[in-house]
Amino acid sequence: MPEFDETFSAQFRPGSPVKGSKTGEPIMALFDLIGRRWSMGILWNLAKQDRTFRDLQASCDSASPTVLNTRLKELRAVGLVEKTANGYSLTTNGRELFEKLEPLGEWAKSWTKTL
Amino acid sequence: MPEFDETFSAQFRPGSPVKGSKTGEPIMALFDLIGRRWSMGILWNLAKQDRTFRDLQASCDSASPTVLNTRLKELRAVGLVEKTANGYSLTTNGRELFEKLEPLGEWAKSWTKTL
DNA sequence: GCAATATGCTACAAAAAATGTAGCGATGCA
DNA sequence: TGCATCGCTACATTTTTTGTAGCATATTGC
Repeated sequence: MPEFDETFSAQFRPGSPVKGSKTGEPIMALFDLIGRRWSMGILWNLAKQDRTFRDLQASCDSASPTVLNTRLKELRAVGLVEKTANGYSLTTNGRELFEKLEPLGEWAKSWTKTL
Repeated sequence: MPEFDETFSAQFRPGSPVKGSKTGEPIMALFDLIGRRWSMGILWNLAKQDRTFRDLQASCDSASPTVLNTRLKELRAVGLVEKTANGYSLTTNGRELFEKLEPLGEWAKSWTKTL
């Protein structure tokens, strides 16, 4: 498990109110985590296949290495992503979360047509 | 339909690459929209019941009125949320999206226990 | 071996987004 | 008519995200 440090977003630093939610509702805490730029994109792309840092960057609209690295640290800290010999991959937990996210893919397709 | 204006986040302003995704994948465009602070929280809370601006603010960890208003404009602009006589509510489309989001609630509960 | 290239990341400055707070106009109701 | 509440905007401050440069460590070609 990686160490927490000052590169984490404020709510994920040690001592922050449990996982960022003032109301204490788990769903709001989760939204706080994955509702950040690139978090869901990272999960989505890692689910399709393990990725190196570079691959991941390319598949995430060229997000800057700075955020990408921050997001990866956060996701690793909560046990959704892990670092492997040749890059990053989802943990069992991460894969579980992805399964809940997956239905959004189909929906998104029909949604963009309405715009 | 509300008018686009400079209070929108950069990718949602007129002329921006279709809905913010460089890769053009619908899912990334969706993530770009809902992966912003409070977007999912707003959808989640509106799904439970229609809300006034004030209620919504309270149910979203007291998000500042500034962002709340920006998010609501964005969500209205893409037809997920609508303004009613006494507040805000989800459109049919919004409700559809919520259904895809709903399974996250249960998952979040068990997830917080692992932290 | 050893330069050339690629990869994973950090530093740091600049831009953009979120926050907090004050306050204004409209509506409700006493 | 006076006072409270609501929905929202203005604006200054703080946090995040971005962009770019660059450095250390593999990896490749020769």
